[in-house]
Amino acid sequence: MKITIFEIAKKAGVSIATISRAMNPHTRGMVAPDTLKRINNLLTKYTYTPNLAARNLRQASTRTIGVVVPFYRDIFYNSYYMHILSGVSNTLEGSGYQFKLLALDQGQLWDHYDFRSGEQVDGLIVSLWFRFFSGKEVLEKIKVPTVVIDDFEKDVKAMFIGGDHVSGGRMAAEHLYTRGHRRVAVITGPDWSRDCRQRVDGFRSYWAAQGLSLDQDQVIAADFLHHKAKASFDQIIKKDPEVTAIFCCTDIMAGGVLERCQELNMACPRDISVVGYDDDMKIISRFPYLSSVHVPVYEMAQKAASGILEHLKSKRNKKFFNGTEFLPVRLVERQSVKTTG
Amino acid sequence: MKITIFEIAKKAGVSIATISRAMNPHTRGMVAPDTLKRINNLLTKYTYTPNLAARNLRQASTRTIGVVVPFYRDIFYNSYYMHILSGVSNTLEGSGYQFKLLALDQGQLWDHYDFRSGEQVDGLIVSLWFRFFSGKEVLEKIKVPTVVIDDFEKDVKAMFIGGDHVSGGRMAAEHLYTRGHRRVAVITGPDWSRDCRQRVDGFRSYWAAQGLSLDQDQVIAADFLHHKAKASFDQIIKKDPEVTAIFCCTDIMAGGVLERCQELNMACPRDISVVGYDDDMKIISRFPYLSSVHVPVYEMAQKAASGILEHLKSKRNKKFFNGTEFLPVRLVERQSVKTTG
DNA sequence: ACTTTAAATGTAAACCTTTACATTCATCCA
DNA sequence: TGGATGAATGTAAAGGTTTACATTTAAAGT
Repeated sequence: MKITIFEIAKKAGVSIATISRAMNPHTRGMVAPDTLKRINNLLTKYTYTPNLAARNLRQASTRTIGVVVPFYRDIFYNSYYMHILSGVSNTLEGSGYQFKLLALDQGQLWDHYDFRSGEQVDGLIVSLWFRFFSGKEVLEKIKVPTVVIDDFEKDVKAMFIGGDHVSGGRMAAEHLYTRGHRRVAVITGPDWSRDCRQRVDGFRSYWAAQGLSLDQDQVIAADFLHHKAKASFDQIIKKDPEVTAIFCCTDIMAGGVLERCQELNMACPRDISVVGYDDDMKIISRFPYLSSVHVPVYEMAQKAASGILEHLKSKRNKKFFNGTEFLPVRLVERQSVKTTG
Repeated sequence: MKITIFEIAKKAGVSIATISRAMNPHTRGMVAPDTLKRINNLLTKYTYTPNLAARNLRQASTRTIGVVVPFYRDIFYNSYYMHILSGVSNTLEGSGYQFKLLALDQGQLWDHYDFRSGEQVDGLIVSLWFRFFSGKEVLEKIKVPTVVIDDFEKDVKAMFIGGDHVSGGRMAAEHLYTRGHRRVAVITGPDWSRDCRQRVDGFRSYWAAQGLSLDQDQVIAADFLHHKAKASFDQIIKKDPEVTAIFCCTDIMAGGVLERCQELNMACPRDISVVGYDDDMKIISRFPYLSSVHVPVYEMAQKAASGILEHLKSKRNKKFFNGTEFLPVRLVERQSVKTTG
């Protein structure tokens, strides 16, 4: 039988209202100093815990922020989500808010989250979701303040946070250009990936600014897949054996290229230079020399969490933030690019 | 203004009790088929979500299982916890239970969890905790069914799950012995690590069974640290340049050894054979050839979650499970051990 | 001394469900 | 026909907080 506020009140010789006031920071000032001390002693003595369900019910708030990620078996092994969780968790630490991970199958967001079992949260951080979903349709149904990471949608009440991938692509291009590379190829992701399109666009714009062209046949789509990247590499050197550098739009694909290099007894950067994207620790730990464009996922998650927090603490009296924010990326130079020609 | 059960009841022309019965699987049978259909239509039409706080309050249950892990900034980057989260998450999927991650500073377990903010859960999975804590003291205060992973305590009402590390150590020894290795060294963790003691014990017992001895100066403690393992390797080959194999009690430390090998222009397994422990993907991805003893952390977490689930569903009418369970480990053979002699 | 003001505490409603118990109504059996 | 049975639904209490509003008490101002 769990001890309730009534027992404490009885023992302290006061009413439950006073106990409640003594427990909550914003009302603590109302209670007389010695009463407060007496109550605090009892609270620790009986290790009393206010019933969260009752509190939540009364306050119509769960003090919980949901983090929605697409569900797949190995979700927790993906470093992208590690950064997200880590950033959210650290930002929420000490704020009085918890986070709850909602790893949902595609199609379940609405059914599962809001209807079927009715998990409830005060705010939502959604990441990499629209690949599976009409973002607009889903977001319009969500009633709590929402931050979307790495996806975008127009005319919807939510905050959007992403990386500045156009600049990222440009950085990769600049890095290769200033080291003398002129014959290059790009391995990109699937067509639907906005991020990859931006990366390639950035690369191309820099290239164009130098008076060079990046033709369509120098850009190969490898669907984010390791093995397709390996095949793409074969394709690239077959078409142009003189190619000196490859820009890969994700480190996963860069990893495929590097592995294939080893198989072909080629060395990076001796025989071919490579720039990756994401600064993915899983790949970097295997190829510690890979230069890559770092995406501040951790900071994005921090920003998402603090944005929601701020909004919730502002008593909801202003309408929820709109707009999008692009955080700067940066190139981490290691040793996979050789200075040439 | 969120829609409540009253609105639905009004629209359906029935009482709230009937709505509630229609919503809950175990009472659904009581309501007449056409009433049920009418109600269901309204539920979907208004995307009604029962208020979880009210439900939890009434049922005195949160349908949430807490996963307690020691907090540190990079908690989410540790593959050990990835396996835990993944195993728990997958087991709970579809059970109606959620999990909540409680990453707590050492010292906070009781203060934070049960007193200060009063998170509440129906059950608890605690992992790698006793390093910081008197397990007994903490467990006695916890009132919900608890499973402890990778730690043990006598005479406490909880279930304990771990890996069979004595066998693991034995496997490592057998692997080296049957490939001809006789001059070996062991790099172990700090003294307080029960797991490491067991691993060494297992190794030693196999070695003894072959009539060989493993003296104290062949076993070096490197505190789980990469750089200490590197130093230990120097120490080992200085003392006995003829050593042919090293058993490292964690892959982290094996990683240190392998890195030091590279620095010294030695090759594994050409010049030295290494067996690791944990099958830690972070290390394996960097040294894909490392043979290592795999610990079924994922399965341990599954077992923990399903144990609690089972107990909770059994209506709490039997006392909570006691006892400990050791899951079998297995050696994953790769290419870091050479056949010799 | 009497009124005002402020500080401290108390009272009771509200938050939204679930469920034990009560009620209604139709059916069936003697 | 009358009473028992069972199915479907309703009524109302309970669960543990927070908080608007009411009350008490003491201090201050006139």
